[in-house]
Amino acid sequence: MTDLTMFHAVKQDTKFPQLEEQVLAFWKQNNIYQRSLDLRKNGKPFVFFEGPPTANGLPHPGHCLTRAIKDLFPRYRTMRGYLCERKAGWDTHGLPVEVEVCKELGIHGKEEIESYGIEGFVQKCQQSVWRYMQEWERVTERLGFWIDLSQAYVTYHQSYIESVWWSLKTLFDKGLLYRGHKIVWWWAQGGTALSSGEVGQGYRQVADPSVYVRFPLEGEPNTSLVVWTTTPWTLPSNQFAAVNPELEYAYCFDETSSETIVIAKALVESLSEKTKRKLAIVKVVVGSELVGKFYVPPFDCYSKQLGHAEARLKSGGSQRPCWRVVAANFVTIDSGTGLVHLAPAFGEVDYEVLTEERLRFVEPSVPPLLCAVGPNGKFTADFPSHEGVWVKDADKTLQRFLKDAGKLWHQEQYLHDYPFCWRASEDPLIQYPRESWFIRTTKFRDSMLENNKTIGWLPEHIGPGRFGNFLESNVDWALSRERYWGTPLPIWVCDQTSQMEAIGCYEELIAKPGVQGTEVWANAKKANPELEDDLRVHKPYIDAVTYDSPYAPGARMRRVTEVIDCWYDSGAMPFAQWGYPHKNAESFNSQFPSDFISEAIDQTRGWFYSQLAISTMLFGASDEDTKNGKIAERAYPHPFKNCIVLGLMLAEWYESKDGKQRFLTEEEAKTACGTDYVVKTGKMSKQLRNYRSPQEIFDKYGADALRWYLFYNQAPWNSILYSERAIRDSISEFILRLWNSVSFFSIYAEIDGFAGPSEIASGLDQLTSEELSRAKSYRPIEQRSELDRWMMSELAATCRDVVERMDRYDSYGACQTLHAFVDAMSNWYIRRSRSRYWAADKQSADKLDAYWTLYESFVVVAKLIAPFTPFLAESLWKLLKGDLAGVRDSVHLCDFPDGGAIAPDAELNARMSLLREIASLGRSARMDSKLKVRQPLQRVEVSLADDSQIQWLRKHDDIVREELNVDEIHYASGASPFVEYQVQPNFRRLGPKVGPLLPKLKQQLGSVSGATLLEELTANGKITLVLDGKSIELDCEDIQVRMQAKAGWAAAQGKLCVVALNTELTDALIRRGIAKDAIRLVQDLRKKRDCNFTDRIEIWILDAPVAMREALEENQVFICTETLGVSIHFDNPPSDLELDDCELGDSKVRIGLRVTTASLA
RNA sequence: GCGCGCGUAGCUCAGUUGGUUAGAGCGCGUCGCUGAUAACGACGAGGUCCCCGGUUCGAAUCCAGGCGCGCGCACCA
Repeated sequence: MTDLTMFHAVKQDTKFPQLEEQVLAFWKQNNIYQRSLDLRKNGKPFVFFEGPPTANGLPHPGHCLTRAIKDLFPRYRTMRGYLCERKAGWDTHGLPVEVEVCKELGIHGKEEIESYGIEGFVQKCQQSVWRYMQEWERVTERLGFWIDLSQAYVTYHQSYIESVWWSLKTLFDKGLLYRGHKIVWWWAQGGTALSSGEVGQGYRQVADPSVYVRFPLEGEPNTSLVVWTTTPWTLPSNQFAAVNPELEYAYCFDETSSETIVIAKALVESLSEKTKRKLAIVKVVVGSELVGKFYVPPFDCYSKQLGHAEARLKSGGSQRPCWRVVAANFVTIDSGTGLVHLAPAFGEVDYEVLTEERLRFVEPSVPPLLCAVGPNGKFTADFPSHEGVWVKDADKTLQRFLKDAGKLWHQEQYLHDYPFCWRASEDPLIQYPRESWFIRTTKFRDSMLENNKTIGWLPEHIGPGRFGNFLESNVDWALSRERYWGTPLPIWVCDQTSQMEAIGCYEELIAKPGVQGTEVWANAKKANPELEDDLRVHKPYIDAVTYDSPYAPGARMRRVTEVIDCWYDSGAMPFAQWGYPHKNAESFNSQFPSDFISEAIDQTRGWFYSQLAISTMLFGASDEDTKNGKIAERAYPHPFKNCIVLGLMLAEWYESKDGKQRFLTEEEAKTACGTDYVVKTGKMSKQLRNYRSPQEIFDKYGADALRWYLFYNQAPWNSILYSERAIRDSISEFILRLWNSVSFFSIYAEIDGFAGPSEIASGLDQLTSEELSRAKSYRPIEQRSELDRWMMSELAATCRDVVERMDRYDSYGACQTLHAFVDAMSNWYIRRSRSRYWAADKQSADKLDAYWTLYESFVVVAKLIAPFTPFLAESLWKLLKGDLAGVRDSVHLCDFPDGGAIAPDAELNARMSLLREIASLGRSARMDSKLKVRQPLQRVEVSLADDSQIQWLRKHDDIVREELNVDEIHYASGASPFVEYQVQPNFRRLGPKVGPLLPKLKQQLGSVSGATLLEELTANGKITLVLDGKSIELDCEDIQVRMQAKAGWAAAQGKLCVVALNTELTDALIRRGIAKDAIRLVQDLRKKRDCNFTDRIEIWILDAPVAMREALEENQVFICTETLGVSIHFDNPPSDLELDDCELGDSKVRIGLRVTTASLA
């Protein structure tokens, strides 16, 4: 062995966050990420897509989970030899950005934006996008998420937008983009539609008027339909009344008002009660009989204009188009009257009814859409009495108006949930018809389903379940947004003929004949050279660009005003990140589709859908094409093959009982409230601020602690609690346990000057077995002790298992395996090997084996954990490689160990686990008899279920003897005085054979002595039983033997064996027990006195009774060997010797020690 | 209302094609061990496997119904 000191004892007070900062600096300085890619330049690609986060808010703990998983698999695959490029990306468009800017400018709504100026506003948006960028980059980096931030794709960049344009042009040219009406949730004050997600956020319980209105039937005097509504302001725009054709309706005589009303029969009683009116049923009809009747609308604003004018029907003849009873299946008797007022302008289902009605008429826009409300939410001139009044303010006067006109049958208050604007919480939303652009995704429904079937979803149920169901109910994608900051819809319209063209890129646009308007951008740029060139394809600059219409001489082509849904941006990412097809076709082709993506479950209808839909439309085949036998351009699945769908992250916090104070840690809660606090868990919320920022976690516990917590504690698709305590625990459960093992190794390697790897002169690279085996002191595994062989075998099994699991994206299972291995290494291998490391002969083969085995295990573990806890792995690697020449700088540049070099020895692993069980049972038996392990015992008896392992176990007596502190160990199978046997049927085997007889069989087996049955079985190889007159033969496979420790013995039973102790204590045993106790006291004192590990000492033990003193003298050599003592004195301590009072056995003694240079006698 | 998921120890979660003694970690309690010590080991207490039916020789597991929670969709006229 060389004299070089290769290893230095690891400091005891390791601060992991600090260590991680060092690792980060190391990675940066040495360009490790880039080098990890360069190394795999010729590797098979493993394609990863980054779902672009919006950098328009602070990253929260939930993002850490996503980013940790996104990091894990690319790191793993890279180490497995794949080339995994990781291009970052940012989602930069959309309403949230506009809202931020509005806040900053202190403005509200579209009118104010327009008066501020679209140009300045859009510029502000572009600048604002990067507001939180640094924070995002910092968290990304600190978490150890390796991704190329410098080459990030950005959705507002010109090249990105041009890719999106290309895709939209492609869809347009295929006739898949169209203009249509849609009833949307409309924020009138802001002048914009809200997405369903935004609407969902704003629901609030409010009391609205609930009115029951008479619709007098034409030709039936004094008879009215009674309809119910909670939005009186929609009544002026009423067009139909709907009934369920299947339901029964009753004509009732209302005694109170002496009139006949029509309502659902099932509701007569409850309405009578509610309104305190006497209702007598006159006749009953089914809904379909009411269909086709005409009524007088509640307000005459439109009936005055349209009167009784009739329109031509397709079926011949003509009919008045409005104020007619129609059939609709959605009508129920859950609330109201069973008759529904329809105002198609203000309800999606109402609008559908209009669309259906229109099919009956010759003219396509008959019946017309009646809408007395403007986009600003105020009544228009169509309803002169309320022109300019905000609809919600009109509710009261409208009710009075109805009452005065005798139309109001009943009124009350109604409590229900109603959506308000999520950012202007006083503004109620209204449903409102808007013209929108749609993509005909419904033509690809089946193709999307086909594509989906081939995707590897984790968990699996997402595919056919949530995602599949969502695809089943596909509706055309409402693409356009009447906003400012977004990808402009690239459609130009002829101002005379309304003919349209889609444009695929900027160059194509400016090459058009007679282009004008490009100077608007040029001038802006001249005025402010700082402007990013990407802005030229944005509003308002792009809107200014017009060209000659090919459709009419002298006409101009002008862009439509809309921008597009930013979900389309992100869904276009697979090709748009490269600017494809305008450039980088190669990159696109090699990076499509992706092997792996991961986001949280909320992306089901978001990014997962937008990607799949766009990809299927562009690179797949439509349903019709598929039916005609045309195959998709690219084989499914695309654009992603595997997707881990993460659960949502929940917050845990503490609240005072009155809910007024919130705390993030229990200590804070205790300090402030004593015991008057409660633990809460729930969604993370910015408003509640109920979570700790990731940065605080990094600073306190480190990124690895967080990462390990996220990976190890549950399958990633379960929702996970962001619990600070649990994150902290992951340090001691895994990180510290491993680190302590390394620390142990380093302490003794330093003391002994173990420097095995430095014996290898050259050719070191990744410290593989093959490389290490070239060291002189490295013995082949086969020549080492069983314990070493076991460790290496477990290691190989661990490698294989981890690889197998990670290859199928089972990170959770892989972590369980890693954890179990570290536990086995720390709690069995090292524990059982400790004495080997402090053996005196530094050159003994056994000692060197022990070092080598541990060293190699650490090397492999460092590689195994590298994708999971990259910082810890790197620190470990650094320690293991020391100054060895040629070894790779970083563990992340190594190959992932697949266990191929060493074959796991399943039998050995099973045997060792039996041995561990015996030791564990022995300790349990000791516990029961209150015999502490320090007290030596004479003998243990081990009874085994079968005798096949006895030979092997006998060879390892030393391990068990030492673990259990006994002198002898005796193995047996079969009859023994402290074990009884229970024979049970092997249910799995016999179930199918004997079926219903099984309970009786069990009973019969139980009633006979187990030992007798076993003897019979051993003698004949079978036993025969008679059950219900049937004779049944059982062989040894058909039964299972269970051993039970007999009462009265110091014994413990496990699945495979029973361990019994001989509890008799002889004087000699007691004396050795005293010596063991003394050893421990001396060791404690060594530590207390800060002795070095190698210090020799003189020991004084005073006041020991005679018998004890004899016991100590008798075991003097033993005590000295264990404690590095040179001598033990029982009197005459030096006058300055510090003495500690201790309890030894039943006596009080004083113990002192002194470091000496004398050597052992 | 519909769909998907979940419901197992005080907490966080495992639990294989159904197999008869349901596990782990944390926490709690007791004891032990101590040249890894801001560790470690053992043992214990703690379970209506959400409820109710059914299938089966046998159900935490399969089926039907219900309850609760989460997410999504629709509706809220």
